[in-house]
Amino acid sequence: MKILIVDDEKDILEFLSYNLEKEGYQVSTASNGILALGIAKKIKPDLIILDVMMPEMDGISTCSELRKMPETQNSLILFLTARSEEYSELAGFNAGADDYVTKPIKPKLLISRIKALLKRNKNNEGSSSIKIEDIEIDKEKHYLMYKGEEIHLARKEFNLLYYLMTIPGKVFTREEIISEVWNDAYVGDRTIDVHVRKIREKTGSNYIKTIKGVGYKFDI
Amino acid sequence: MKILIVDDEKDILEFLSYNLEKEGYQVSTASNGILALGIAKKIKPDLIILDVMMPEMDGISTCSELRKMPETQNSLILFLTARSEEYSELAGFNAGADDYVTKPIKPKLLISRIKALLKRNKNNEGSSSIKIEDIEIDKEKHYLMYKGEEIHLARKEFNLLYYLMTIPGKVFTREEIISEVWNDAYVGDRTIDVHVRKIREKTGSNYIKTIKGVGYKFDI
DNA sequence: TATACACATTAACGAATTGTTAAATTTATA
DNA sequence: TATAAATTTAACAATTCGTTAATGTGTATA
Repeated sequence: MKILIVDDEKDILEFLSYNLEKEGYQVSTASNGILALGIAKKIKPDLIILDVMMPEMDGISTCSELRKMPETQNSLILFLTARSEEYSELAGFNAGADDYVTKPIKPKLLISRIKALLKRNKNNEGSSSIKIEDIEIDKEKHYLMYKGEEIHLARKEFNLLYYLMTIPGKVFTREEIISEVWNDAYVGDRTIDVHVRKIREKTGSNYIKTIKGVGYKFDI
Repeated sequence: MKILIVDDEKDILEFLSYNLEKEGYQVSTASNGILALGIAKKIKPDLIILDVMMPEMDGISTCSELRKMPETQNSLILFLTARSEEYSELAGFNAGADDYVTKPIKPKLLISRIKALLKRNKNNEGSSSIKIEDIEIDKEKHYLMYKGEEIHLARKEFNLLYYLMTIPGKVFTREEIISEVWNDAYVGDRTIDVHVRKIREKTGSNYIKTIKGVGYKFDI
């Protein structure tokens, strides 16, 4: 796990580096926002720790810039704020922060936060493409490849299949499926069945399994 | 989603209730820690918002107690702390808090935190898999592996076996089984027998032991 | 050993759930 | 706007599940 720390105070950089390296993270540092952008572009850190108050380019601007770069679009960003900087919390979240920790920094607390963040992210991470054996699906491209040939699915069908494939093997209840694929709209249960049927028909596969009374799951 | 708010200041209870109910949460309140324990036991809230500073029983003690009760073992706990109470962060996390928010409370920020918490929890909740020797059961996947082959159990059968396996060796009374697997519906005792039989038949195993006059247990 | 008693087994039936089809409605697109 | 495509609904068929009741079996105890 690569972490980039950005702070204008050398003491803090060293202090954090020491503590995080001790935990086994691969740490890089930058002393201002501009530098940080360049370094982040190169090393693609999993987590970026940003001090809010910095000369030249503050943490929030840096964060906004980082969110624009494809290399760090999905990196985690954690802010360090002084207790007095009340404004920064909301501004930070708006700029795309994932969490923040207030100074003075307590290493134990910081590390527990970092672990929680990285763990949380592990589940959500991933480009939009999922490939399992002979089936590959890419959400961004709205692209489905099955046994070497491309298959077109309508939007709902596609979203449904994609959702099931996000956690292969897990049984999703109808409730879960409706809340995710249909955004809580009121649709009947048959609607799901019909879409499942169409997916099975179009792909000629039976990867979507029915668990009666429970829901559906994607499974090879 | 049920939220329990615990604070000794009535103003805060009302303020938070108003804002959270507006978001569609089902809100309960308690004005001290002792009351909170009782209420939490009953309503099993998904999230408990605890003020750190309270008379009689402070938030941290309350949190510790909540973590001991099975009903709230897995509830999310969010602390409200005054900015000056620096000590409370770490103590809170140690007592089993999931997050904290500092006063003065900004509703927008609080709600974004709550949403993040609840969402995060949804994903991480319950490693639902139990593996004992040659038998493995995964609730989330509705998946049962026995001696290297997958066996399909119907919903009730599956839930029953899973329930027994949650505490291997423990004898569950018929009463306990009915209240857990059948959600207190009125079913006769024979119903359980029949399901046990079907499980034994389908798995070809005898891991479910009968304890005459007491109940059933899962045991190798 | 006799006899309760608790549990096991089986089969049958009703209930619940899902699959399928077609038609109606909505949405996207030329 | 006309047309096709996608989505949803409704009706009914097919399937699976859950429960009960009847009967059988084993076991502890008088």
